[in-house]
Amino acid sequence: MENTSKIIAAVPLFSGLPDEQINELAAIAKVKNLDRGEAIFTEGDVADGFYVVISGKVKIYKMSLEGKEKILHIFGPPEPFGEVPVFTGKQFPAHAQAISNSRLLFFPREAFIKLVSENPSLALNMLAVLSFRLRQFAAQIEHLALKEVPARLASYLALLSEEQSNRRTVTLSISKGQLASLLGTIPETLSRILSKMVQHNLITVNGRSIQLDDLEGIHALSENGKLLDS
Amino acid sequence: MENTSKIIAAVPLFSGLPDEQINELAAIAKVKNLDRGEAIFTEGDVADGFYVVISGKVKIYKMSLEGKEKILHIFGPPEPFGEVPVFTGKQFPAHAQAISNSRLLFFPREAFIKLVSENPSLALNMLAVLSFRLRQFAAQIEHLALKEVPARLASYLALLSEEQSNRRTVTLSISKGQLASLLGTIPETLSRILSKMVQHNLITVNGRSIQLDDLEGIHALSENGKLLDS
DNA sequence: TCCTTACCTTGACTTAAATCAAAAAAAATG
DNA sequence: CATTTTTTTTGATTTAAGTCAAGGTAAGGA
Repeated sequence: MENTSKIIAAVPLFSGLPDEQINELAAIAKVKNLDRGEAIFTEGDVADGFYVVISGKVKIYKMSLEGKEKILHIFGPPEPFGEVPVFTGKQFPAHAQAISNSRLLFFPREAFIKLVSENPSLALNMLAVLSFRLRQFAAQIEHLALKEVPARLASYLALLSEEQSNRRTVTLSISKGQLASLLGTIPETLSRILSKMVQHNLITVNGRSIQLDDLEGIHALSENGKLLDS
Repeated sequence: MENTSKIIAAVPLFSGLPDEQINELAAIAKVKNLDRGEAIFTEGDVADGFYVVISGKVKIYKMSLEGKEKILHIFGPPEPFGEVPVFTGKQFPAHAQAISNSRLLFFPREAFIKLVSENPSLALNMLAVLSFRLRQFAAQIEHLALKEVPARLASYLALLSEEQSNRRTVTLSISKGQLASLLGTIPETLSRILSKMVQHNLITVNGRSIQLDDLEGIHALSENGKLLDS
């Protein structure tokens, strides 16, 4: 319990809350351990609560009619997911699966709503988190709709570099096939674009590790999105 | 003031709130009247509050580098918009413009946040609204990423029919050019797909009014998205 | 280490949709 | 009602990216 409180206090979603509320949250939270590949919930399941990633990685995805998987999001610590249907009181709109061995916190719906309705500051935190998420989604739409695949890939690499403390060499936490799905394309196309980027001396690829040789060029590509043949 | 209270009470965002809070909201709200084409805010503006549409229509859009406008959303009464940056405390992430003469309510940020932090039920309402919005966005991404233009158009028509109380003839509230942008395509393509749908006896088009002759077929198209040439 | 399985790459081809250009239709303006 | 202006349609062409098919590479298990 003591342990759980410490973990919860470190989650941005709950940052700035008084100890008392952290403890109340800890009291209702349940720890879940998952193996790589294990399903967390399935599209259509009634949402009985939401999750926070403590360690590992989780993917949120949809299946198309042809059976192809389209990844909407990948969450790592300390991000929450599945919060949306908790407030609309509906089913989960997509599937969630652990893509590496993971440890999650689960917050049951009823108990959590009770806490929120008694704690305006928790409610405001939740509002900020949802708002932020909304913004991310809008950015994603913008990318899918306004930009072509090379630009999306370039943005993703730039984002990864930021996340991994501006290193010049970033490491993919997912397979290239999964990355293709996340970028709204297919492995073949991703592969071709990566090799074009190598030809243009923008990057050097080595398995899952990608060296960003020309950050400036990568940023330019993420904006104007043109990558000529050679 | 009395007037404003009544309007506010009818907005779903504020439904179920006690009279007292409705009056407090009315006290901080400002009415704004806009002409067709007038700008409401611009991408990058500091978000000093959010809006609720009382009458008319508002479009939320982004500009691409080539100067093409990409519509993200169209809001009519009684929908709120611009709430997101109010909670993240940032700038507006897109442009907003009235597409017909409109009347809006404006809620200033500081005063509204104060109200929310004092009223858990208002906070829960906001959470539900944001969650719902998030869900819509996710659905939009799903459409843009997973389906082709004919399927997106078919879904849109089916949605319109629902919104307009399941009439067999729906009326577009925006020009076809704007609809194309909303669907993530261009006028030429939209025009071609519309005529294909006519050829397939799915619809009959008459300016902005579209008769849905084969609802079943339209639903099928929105799912599997194939529309053969003839 | 070998072998099986999953992942990644390359090539030839197809296709949906964008672009360019121009005409036709509809709507707004004087 | 004539005439601009905007919106919509049609046609020819290009292009980005998907599909199909086949190798290649890397990785995990026996």
